[in-house]
Amino acid sequence: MEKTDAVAALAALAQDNRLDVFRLLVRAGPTGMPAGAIAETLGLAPNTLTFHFDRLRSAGLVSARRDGRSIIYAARYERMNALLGFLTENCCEGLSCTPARKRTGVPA
Amino acid sequence: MEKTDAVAALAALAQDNRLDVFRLLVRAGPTGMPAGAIAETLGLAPNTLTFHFDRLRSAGLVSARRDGRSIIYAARYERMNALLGFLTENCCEGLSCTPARKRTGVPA
DNA sequence: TAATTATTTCGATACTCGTTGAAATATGGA
DNA sequence: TCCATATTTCAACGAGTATCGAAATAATTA
Repeated sequence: MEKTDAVAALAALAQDNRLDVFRLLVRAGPTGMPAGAIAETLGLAPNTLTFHFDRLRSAGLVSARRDGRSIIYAARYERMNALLGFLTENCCEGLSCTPARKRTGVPA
Repeated sequence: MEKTDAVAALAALAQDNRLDVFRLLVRAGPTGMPAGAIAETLGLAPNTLTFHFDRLRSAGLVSARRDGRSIIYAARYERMNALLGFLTENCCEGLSCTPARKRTGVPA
């Protein structure tokens, strides 16, 4: 991942509502969630949400596909991991950065 | 780490010059670097740099101490790792998030 | 004390951001 | 076709951001 992409991804996540949206999508799994359900869950206006989706999408953090009248948004895990990779790559270059990254999940 | 802190840290890193500053400090090691040297290395005006230091510092990502006339800034690795922890914690909750986090560094 | 060096503070400016309300577009059903 | 549902587009607004130049502050040296 390039520095430009990292800045874009960081900026996309650096906002309350967007971080909520992304976390919700991450928990929703690969299937994703329709925009309306996200709006209702988080109590956000649909047009506001569109604005945030655009940010997340152009940062490559979420994908969108149409299903009937709904548009389903889903987290792009690879991108998230690329960001983490970039950050750790530039963090722990032979230094005592004490990773201590706890892994509670089930790696694929 | 709280969500508020995560947003603050992400916002602090989500800017070209600040990301440069932080990466430089991370590579400089625990000893840190004087503000002037950072300014020269990155080609930034000292007052602009002060602005960015403030952001990084109030996000808890760097520390500052005085040494003579210079002020030495240093990366706070724990904070960086807390952020990574927060992101992975909220990322891989039993999902196929394919971590693939390569570890090139030397963990403490 | 006066001059020098290192960094910060202040005021101003152009720009971007997040939100809102109203209107537009797309899809599916009667 | 007409209507309802789902989402996006558009224009506008207040608030915050990144940068600059000039002046102020802190620490060292002559």
